[in-house]
Formats: sequence, C-alpha cells, structure tokens
Amino acid sequence: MATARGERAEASIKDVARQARVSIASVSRVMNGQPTVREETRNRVLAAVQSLNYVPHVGARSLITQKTNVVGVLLPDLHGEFFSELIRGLDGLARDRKRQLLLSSVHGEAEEVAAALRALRGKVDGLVVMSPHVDSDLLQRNLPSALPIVLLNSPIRGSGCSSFTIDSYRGARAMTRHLASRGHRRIAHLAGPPGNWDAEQRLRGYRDEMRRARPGVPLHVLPGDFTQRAGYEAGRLLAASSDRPDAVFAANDVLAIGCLVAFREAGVRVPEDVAVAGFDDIPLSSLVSPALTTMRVHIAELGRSALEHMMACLEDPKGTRPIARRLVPEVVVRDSSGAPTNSTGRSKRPINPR
Amino acid sequence: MATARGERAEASIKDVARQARVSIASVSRVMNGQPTVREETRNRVLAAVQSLNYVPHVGARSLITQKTNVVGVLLPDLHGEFFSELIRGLDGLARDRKRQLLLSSVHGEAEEVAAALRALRGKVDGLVVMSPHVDSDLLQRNLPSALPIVLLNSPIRGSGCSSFTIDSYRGARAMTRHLASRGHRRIAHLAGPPGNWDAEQRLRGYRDEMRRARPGVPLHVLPGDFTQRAGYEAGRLLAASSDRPDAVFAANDVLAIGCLVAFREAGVRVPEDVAVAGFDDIPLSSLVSPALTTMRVHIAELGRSALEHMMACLEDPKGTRPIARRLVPEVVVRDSSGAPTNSTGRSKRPINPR
DNA sequence: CTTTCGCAAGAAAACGTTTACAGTGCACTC
DNA sequence: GAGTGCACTGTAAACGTTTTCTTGCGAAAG
Repeated sequence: MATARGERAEASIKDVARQARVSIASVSRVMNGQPTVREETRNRVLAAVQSLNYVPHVGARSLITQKTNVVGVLLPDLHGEFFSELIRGLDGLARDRKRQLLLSSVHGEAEEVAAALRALRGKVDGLVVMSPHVDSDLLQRNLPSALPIVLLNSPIRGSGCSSFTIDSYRGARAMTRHLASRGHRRIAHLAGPPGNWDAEQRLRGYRDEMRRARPGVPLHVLPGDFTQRAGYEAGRLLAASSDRPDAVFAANDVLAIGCLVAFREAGVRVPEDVAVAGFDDIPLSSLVSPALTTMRVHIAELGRSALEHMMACLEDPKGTRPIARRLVPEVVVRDSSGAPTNSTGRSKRPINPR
Repeated sequence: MATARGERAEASIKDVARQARVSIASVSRVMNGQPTVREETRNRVLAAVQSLNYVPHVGARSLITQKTNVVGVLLPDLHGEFFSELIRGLDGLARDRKRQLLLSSVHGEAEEVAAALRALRGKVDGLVVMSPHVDSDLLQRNLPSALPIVLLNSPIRGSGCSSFTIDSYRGARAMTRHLASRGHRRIAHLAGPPGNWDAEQRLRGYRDEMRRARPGVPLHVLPGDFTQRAGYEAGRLLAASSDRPDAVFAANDVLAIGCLVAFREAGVRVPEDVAVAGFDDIPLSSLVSPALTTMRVHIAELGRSALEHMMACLEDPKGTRPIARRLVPEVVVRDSSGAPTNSTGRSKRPINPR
C-alpha cells in the first residue's frame, strides 16, 4: 500500500516474469489477453503484476508492433478559436478511437516544419498537417515516406496524400453575393495574410464575384493577417475614412470581430452604417453583438472527418486511395450584414447550442 | 529524386551503415554530432543519410535514453476557451523548449483516467494533469511512480506532486465583495458542477463573503455545470422569476455569457436591471456586450508556468522539491457589473490585446 | 506400446537505437 | 624495436516489448 511515489524505477516485464516464475513470453501473453495460457499461470502473473504495479511500456511495445496509437498534429499556430475548434474535433474522434494526439505547432515554416516533421518519426502512426503557406515542395521533401498523411487546408497536387480543404473560393463568392443581395454596393475586403492559401482563395473569390455582381465598382482590399488586432486597425482606418464602404467582408471571423470592436468604439453603427461579415463561424461569432454574419465551416467536423479518414487509411493501408475532399461552407446570416433589401426585420436566431 | 511517397519502408540506421560502409555506431555518432569521428567517415555517413532520406527513429532512441521529449497532458474536456487557452499556454512553452505535447482528454473519470494514465507510460517524460473531480485516491493509485507530475486545479495533499491551482475561494470572495461594493444586495450564485474542486471553492467563497458583507440576505444558489447552455437556462429562469436578484455571480465566464444571452433575449437589461459577473476571464469575455466583469486568471500563464516547473523537475529530478503554487486571480471590472455607486460613467476599457 | 496430436510455456530473434568497451593502426618515446 | 598513448572505429549489450519457433508433456488414436 505504501507505494510512495518516486521511490524506484518502474517494474519491467522481466521483473514480473521473475516474480511469477514464468518466462517473459507468458507475461506478454497474459497482458495481451491471449487464450493460450493456463488458468493457474495467468493468476500467478496477474498477482505479480498487481504487486509490482506493473504497467507495460507502450514505447517498447510500439517499437516492435510498428503501431503507436498516436496521431501527430502539425499546426501553424494555436491562437484563436479556429484552432481550438479544430483540436476539439480531432480530439473527439481520437478519444472515441482510443488514440492520442501529439501536438506540434510551428510558425517559422521551412526549417522549423522540417524539424518538427523529423521529431515525429517513430512516434506517430499518421500525420494531420495544416500548412497554410503553400510550400508544397518543402512539405513533399520532408514527409517521411511511409506515413499516412492528411493535409488540412492546402492541397498538394500529386503528392499522394489526402487533403481536406474548405472551399474558400466558393465561400467567398457566396458571401460577396450575399452582401450584394443585401443591397450593399461598395464592398471592401479585409484580407488574410499573403501566402496563406485560404486567404488567397477568399480574396480571389471576392474579386471574381465583385466583377460579376458589381461590375464597375472598384475593388477595395485592405491588408490583414487573421488577427483581431489587424481587424481592429483596419476598422479604425475605415471608421475615420472619408469614403467608407457599405460593407466589409473580412477574410475570417477574428478579423471581422476586431473590426466590429473598432466600429463600436468609433460610434459607427453595424449594420446601419456599415455591414460586416466574416468567415469560419467560430463559436464566438454568434455571441458578439451584433451577431456576425459569416460562412459556416463546421471546423470541428473538418478535423473530425480528416482524422477519421486517416484512421481508415491506418487500418487498411492498401485499400484506401488518397482523396481530396473539399467542404463547401454555407452562408449564415445574422445581424451584422444588415436587413434584407425588401424587409425590415432583424433576424432573430436562437443561440448557438454548443 | 523520384522518391514518390509510400514506396518502401523507412531506412534504418543499419541501412545507412551498410551504404556508408561503416558500423552503426559511427552513424549514431555522426547523427549525434560527436566530435570523435574522422572528417571522411562523417562525409560518407552524411552522404548515405542524404541518399536514403534517413531520419532517426526517435521512438527507438527514447527506449534506451529514457527520454521522450514529450509531456503528457491529461484534461477533463476540451470544450471552451478555458481549455484552449490552457493548451495555448502549454504549447507555447513546449515549443520554446523543443518539446511536444501528448494530449489526452477524459470525461468518465475513474476507470477512464486510469486507462489514459496507463496508455502514457513510456511515451512521456512527465505529466500535466487536470483532474477537477477530487478523486485523489484514484489518481494517487494510478500514477506511474517515477513520473514527474504537475497537477492543475485540485491539489492532492501529501501526494508528492507539485500543483498549480487557482485560488478560487479568494477569487470568489473578491468578486462577491466587488458586487456588493457596487451596491447590489441580493446576489445570486450560478454554481459550477458539483464535485468539481474549483466550483466548490467558488461556491464556498460566495457563501462566506455574503455572510460577511450581506448578513441576513438569504443565499441564492442556482445549479449549473460550466456550460453555456446551463447559463442560458438559469438566465431564462431568473428573467422570468418574480424576485429577480440584483446581481448574478456565475462560477465561470461561459455560464455568465449564457446567462447574458438569455437576459438579452428576455429584454432584461444588463447591468441596469441585473448585474452579471463571471470567473476566468476567457478572451471572449471582453468582447461580449456588455463586456463581462470577471476574475482574471491568466489561464495561458497558468499552463505555461506549470509546464515550466515540470521541465525544471525533468532537468534536475533531485534538485527540485514539489511545490504548491496558488495563483490569486484579480477582479477585472467591465460593464456588466454596473456603475460604481458613486459614479455614473461606464468603464471604457481598451480591447483585450491578444 | 508406440505414434500423433494439441496445448502450454520457454528460448531467442527482432524492432532501431545508444554506449561501454575493445580493438586497430599509427606516431611517438625511450 | 618494443612500449605508450592517441584517434578512430567496430562489437556487442542494453532498452522493454512481441512473436516465431521449439520443446515438453499428457491424452487420444492406432
């Protein structure tokens, strides 16, 4: 009973074998529930396990079984609700499937990604990688060759890995169209960081749809970087500007919310003076006021299904072919995008039931 | 160059040794940057490494070095900003120190915790455990004996592990005092889940401070469980109730925000009709409107310093003694708790600069 | 009474590393 | 010309498992 912590090294299979007066093979068999062991032997082993407080060393086990039950997750960053939602989705499935997640976050790209990738060899059965900077070559070169990989947000063509992406281009067009349908003419785009795949798709979607729906209206693109601060700065600029646009379509929700805060502080009313829309539908978006119109991405679902596919690959490496799933987000209309042109009622939506 | 993915198994140190015509020992020496190897040999090895795309198998390495460079993190759940902030803090330090995080989340407590703990043996160098249900015995019994452990939020006395906790009791007293100082008399408490250590401390703090600051005023405790939905339900109840309290002190921010939403829907004005306060200061709290008065906990910092202490223990196992750090949260006054009794100005705070 | 079978359990190889130890060759020193 | 020391490299044990063989042995079959 008095097994005070930190007193001695962990017991190994050998210790158990010695104490139970059997071979290590038998201990192993008992631990793995193999039927081919006599009742009496099993009991002796179990008793020894109990008394020594033996716990198998999974690291050693996975060396020989070639399975770790761990999936590596490589993310560019961990700030904000987008990533926490993603992790939530990943973790949900991991837990259901009795697997664990090895988290690795990276900023510096390039060399740092390579190092992180290397540090994962032999520790994971598969990899979920989100590499928003489109450095396919780098990734391609550093990927351990035999490891199943699922890419999030940035397909690498011909790489042989599966990818789960958000159709940012179509999403951006849909949102731009929505804003236009609300009667807004001069729609500005608060862009994401240059080089980011999603950000670029969203910018392109905005451009194309503006040309189609609002031909002649000049494009208005403000630089940003997916942070609330950038949204805030842009919002201040716009609030003070002499020719304020009718609507601001931010490349993600966090930017939009920063913008919202700046507008509130400056006394600019949303949506009366200017409409605002975001992208991602992070949980926060339904809680700010005015509630944010945005593109619903089902972030947690994205993570979950990516991991699900990865597990399928793990169970049947040869039976599964790489897939490229592209999730189409949907417009979620809330208060911030203004009343419909032919109606006056504010949308009254139930709260987001998490 | 045409190293298409998935073509063959990974190269091992033996393959490199064979190709470079040296022993595996020399390869190992080169990989670990030991100086005692001739220039020419080193080059041969390096060339082989390059051509075989060799990456050392960290799993195998850690089997013999007894170091994994991974820290396990056991959390009760992953919902909400509290945990994402915590993970952010943990990950920040992990990244700085070139370590990785192995995430494991648990709900069912008891047997599930034990299983999770076992699944970690040999995969991690240390453990950060958050077990809000006060089941110290269970934890105590299942903890691998030699593993450094840091407990988050729920000290186990005499367990020999370090713990980092929030002083929820003092925090709750401070918040209750604050609400009282704002002139509120009938202060209700929206409690957290029973059995949760922090929730119970907060309830106790509320009770004690009410008795001191508002003797004679009956306590009013509503059951809850740290979810937004529970806050919402409680808010609806209160809004419809005939004797609404002057103020609601929720056991955490998420509850408070749920409550806020219910009040807004019911047309109950905050803080004019009823004040609301939360606990934790999740990032969201400064963004809702009215901005939420709450106890600032510095969640990410908590995670970061817990991990920092753990690393210190890892580097010098004998030199560090278990510590029990108790972080005292501070009142953050925002709009939701009402104007000071002797002033009318709404507090105008800068936005939370993440 | 042999042969055959099947069950239980042990021996040993394997997984991919690190590292203590033992060579090997070579330049010095006496 | 043998001993000494040094710089380098190879051998083999170890880490904690799983798993394939092998072996021992009692029972069923002939």
